[in-house]
Amino acid sequence: MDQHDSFPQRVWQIVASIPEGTVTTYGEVARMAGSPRAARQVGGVLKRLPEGSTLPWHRVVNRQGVISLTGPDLQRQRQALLSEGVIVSGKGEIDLGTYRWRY
DNA sequence: CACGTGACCGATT
DNA sequence: AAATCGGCCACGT
Repeated sequence: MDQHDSFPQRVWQIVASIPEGTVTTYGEVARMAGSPRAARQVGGVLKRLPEGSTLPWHRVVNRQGVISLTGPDLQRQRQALLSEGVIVSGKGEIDLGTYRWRY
């Protein structure tokens, strides 16, 4: 994985490596991808994932430890996290101090 | 080439 | 603690 890969490719690679039961932030993924200020684009990449992708996109939340999606999408992400042991409030709040991915 | 758009972020009220 | 503001940058049109 190096600078020849497209931004989406780098994002996919990084997100794929987030361990089960942990979360990280859009900004963190952006930094790891070598574009520290492209957090919004990370969201854009995840939104356009191909149907049936196995990428654990649900392990990415915003800087406040809150799910950025809304409505039914919020509930889907919340379920996915709950099912791997991450406690998520009804509003989509996660305790980063407990669940943030440390590498 | 010139906008407009956002699953965002950090600093500042 | 929460809202506001300005900046960012990959992508589409």
